[in-house]
Parts: sequence; C-alpha cells; structure tokens
Amino acid sequence: MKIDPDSNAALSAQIAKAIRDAIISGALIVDERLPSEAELAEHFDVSRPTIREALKRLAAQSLIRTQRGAFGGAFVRHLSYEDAREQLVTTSTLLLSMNDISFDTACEARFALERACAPMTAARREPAQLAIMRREIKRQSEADLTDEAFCASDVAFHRALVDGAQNPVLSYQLSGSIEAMQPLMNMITFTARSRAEIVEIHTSILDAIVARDSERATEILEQLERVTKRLAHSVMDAKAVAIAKKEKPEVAQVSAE
Amino acid sequence: MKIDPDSNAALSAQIAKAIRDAIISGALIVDERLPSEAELAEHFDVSRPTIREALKRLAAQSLIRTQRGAFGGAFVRHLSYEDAREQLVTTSTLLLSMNDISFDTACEARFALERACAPMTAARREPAQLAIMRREIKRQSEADLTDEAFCASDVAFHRALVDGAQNPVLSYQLSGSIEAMQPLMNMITFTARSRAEIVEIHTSILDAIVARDSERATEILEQLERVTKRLAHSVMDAKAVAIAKKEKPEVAQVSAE
DNA sequence: AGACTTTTAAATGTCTGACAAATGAAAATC
DNA sequence: GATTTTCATTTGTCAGACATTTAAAAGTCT
Repeated sequence: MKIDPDSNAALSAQIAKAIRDAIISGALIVDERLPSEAELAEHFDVSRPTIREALKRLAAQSLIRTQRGAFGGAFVRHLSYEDAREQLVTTSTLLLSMNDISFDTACEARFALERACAPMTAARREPAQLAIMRREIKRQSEADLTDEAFCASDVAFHRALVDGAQNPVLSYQLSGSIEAMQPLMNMITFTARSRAEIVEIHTSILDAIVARDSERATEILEQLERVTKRLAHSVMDAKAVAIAKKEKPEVAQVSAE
Repeated sequence: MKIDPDSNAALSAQIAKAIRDAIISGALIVDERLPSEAELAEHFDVSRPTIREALKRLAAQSLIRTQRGAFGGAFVRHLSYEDAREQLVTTSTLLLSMNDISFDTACEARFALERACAPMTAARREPAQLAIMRREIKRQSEADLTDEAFCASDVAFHRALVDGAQNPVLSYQLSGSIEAMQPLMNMITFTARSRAEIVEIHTSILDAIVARDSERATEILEQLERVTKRLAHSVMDAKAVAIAKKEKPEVAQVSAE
C-alpha cells in the first residue's frame, strides 16, 4: 500500500481507498480487526488524525465499525441488507432530487421494476406478504387518513409486493427505487375519488396474485402506472397555474429552519 | 442543530447526520457553501478535528466536495449518475460477497430486472445501443478471447440492453445489479460450446429487439437465465467434487488476485 | 487606463502532543 | 473460587501550530 504525498488527492482519501480496496478484494475479511490507529499511522507514515479521517470515511460507507477500549479498534463490518438498503435509499433520494428527473421517468422506472417482481410474487404467493397487502388495502380505505399516511401505506403495500418475490437481492434493489420516490409521491394530494381508484387497483393486484395470474397482475400494474402519472400531472398543472397567477415561477423550495 | 455530548454516538457522527439531514431536506442546496470548519466548530461547540471527521464522512458519501484556498470550503455536491452508480456497485458487490447469497438468487434478480427493461428497449430501439450490442456480439465470437474479456463483453452487452430503455433511473438501478454480479460470473469458465450458445442467444435477443418483439425478447432472456444457471452449476459441481477428493469441504471461496 | 505581477488573507490539509473515556484482561483481595 | 480492583490499550476529543492552496485585492509597469 503506497501513498503518494504529492498527489492532489488528500492523504486521508488515498488511505481510505487503500483499505477499502483491501476489504473489497477480500484481503480483509469480515470481523477482522484492522491495526490500531497508531500502527496504521506508522505504516502509512502519516499522523493519527489523518488515519482517523480515513477511517471515518470507511465508517460512513458502513465498511467498518469501531469499538473503544482495550482490544477495541476498527473491524471490517458485515454489510447487512438493512445497511445496504439505507445507503441505497439515501443515494437514490438525492439522485432524484438533484437531477430534475421528470416524474414520468422515475415512475416508469419504478413500475417497470415492480412488474418484474409480479410474476415471482404470484408464483410464490407468500402468506406473510399477502397479509400485509390486505392490511394496507384496508388501511387505505379509511376516510380520515392524511395524505402522508396514505402514501406511507402505499409504500408498505408495494414493498410487500416486492418482498413477496422472496428474493432478497431483488427486495434490496427495488425498495430503494420505491422509497426514494416517496417524496415525489407526497406532492400529490389524493382526493377521495382518486383514493378509491387506487384502492380498487390494489385490490385487483392482490386478487391477481392470489389467483397466480401474473399476466393480469402485470396489466393492472401498467394501469396503475398510467393512473399515477395522470394524478401527478393534474397536481403539477394546478400548481403551474397557481404560480403563473401570482408571479414569475421560482425554483421549488423546501422550507427548513 | 443540537448535539448531545452524552450520547453514545460519536460527536463527529452526530454532526455528520445533522448536516446530512439538512442536505437531504433541501435546507442546503446544491453548490451552496457550508460554513468554514472553524465556524462549524464554534457552532457545534466542538474542536476542528471533530468537524473534519464529520465532513470526511459526508465526503465519503459524495454529499459534499471540499476546495482549498481562500473562498474555498465545503460545498454541497451535485450527485451525478456516475457517482451514484459507483456507490451502488461498491455496496452491491460487498452485499453479494458478504451474505453468501446463492448464485441462483443473484441470477434470478438480475434477469428479472433485465426482462423489465426489454420491452422498453424494444419500443425505443436506440441506434447507439443497438450498435454496441452488435459490436459486443461480434467480440464474443472471437476465439482467442480470455474468459475475463468474454465476461466484460457480456457485461457491456447487457448494459447496452439496459441503457437502451432510455431511462436513466432504470440504468442507474440496474447497472449496479449487473456489475456486482461480474465477480460471480468470472468464476465460470466458458467452454467454446457454451460461448457459442451464449452468442446465439445474444443474437436472438438483438433480433427480437430490432423486430420490436418484446415477448420474444423476454422469452429468450428467460432461456439465458436458465443457461447461465446451468453453466454456473456445472462449474460449482466440478469444484465441489475436486474439494471432496482432497479434503473436507470448506465454505465456498472466491479467490482474489 | 489597461495588463501584468505581487501581496495577502482565508480556507483546507496535516502534524504534534495531550488528556478523557471506555473496555476487557490480569492481578489482587476476600 | 468469586468478586473487586487495577491497569494497559485503544478510540474519542481537544488545543495549537504550520504548510499549502487559492482567488481576490493591491501594486506596478507599460
């Protein structure tokens, strides 16, 4: 592991990369203890704060965990699905919010992925996921639900649909896509009529899966994609009109203290 | 932004979280400059090294970039597709290598996702991606190709298939899945016969897309999934026999460099 | 006045040295 | 033998300092 002090990259970044590569290549295995900060500092011929900055970078990526005390130190971390999912959601959310992706593009991607799951979910038809889907449909029918709670339930329903495929890799990949869209979905105000429409579609999806009719499930998902896009457009059009009436359109702002 | 010094979590982690939340919530917008390290240190009532560790955590997640010099500092970073893709590949690769996921599970997920793209790729039929697919098929037919080069070409072919859907969100999500599988695919030794079979399948996929026949494309992708699994199994069985002959079977290892 | 050079201030990158806090092992004590 | 205490090790944090980079501002020359 050679570090070039003349490189433009910060030393801590170079060291982080060296260790990261060692982990990815398998030279450092899970739960293995890294040398102490002092030893690493000597090895790379830098000071301890520099080593610490490098380790913090790795910790931010969930590659290592640190433990204080004698026999403590930095350990290669076992990356769980939950950790990976969390990172994926963060990254996806930022990607969507920073790259002015159209609602249609995000929506299209999401439903394409869900349609990929549907046949597997139908084939396996896990009772646990079917129960969740039933529960969420029931919840979505409650009249006094806030828009936000309706959205959350919608996410739960679709996650169950994806988890029903019983493939953890697929669940990991797709939950990011679905959750990252939640902020976009939250912009939509669901009228009583559109809620009823969505509940009906969800019910049809569940029925199709119970019946192991994957083609029908796929078709209905296509329908849901169209409905979702239509709803979003009507909301956005209304907003555009409202803005045009008041003043020059500004960049959408999210207020925060 | 309140920091609790009595919390178990390290101060630098708490501060990183506070700033991260501000970025995700939109309180800090792209290219906005954060206060200097000295100012942040005063604001959070901690020392500069602690602030620096927090900033390094954010830098590792591509949330900020730093610039030296007067009027330098930490800036909220515009997260590009390429940055996001890189992070996704790293995370996915580690996830696959650390959670002893069966080849079949990873394979199933990958092809389910690709099948989701195929109809869109067929509908849009972009010349650029079709050209890449043709080029890679040609390359895969070359007899003197190493197994690794064959795999790389395979990845390029499938990436073109995904990119052909002309949906950047989808490309982002799927390229991670495909690239993360490459180490697993590299375990396979492709015989001349299996290569011919794959080239034929790739050709059929391309034909189906050119013909805008999405159903046929989907069917052939299903076939490719079966073939890939069969190939992998034959390799793994051979290895298992070899190990059984020599000694007690160990946990399956992927040899590196 | 305009173009070029030099200065300078502000910011990050790094180092040294130190102390606090946690933690498990070993030693001491009952 | 069981419990308590001590202790060494390691991370977490702090303070202060210097080096390096960078762009704006001031100065200088044509």
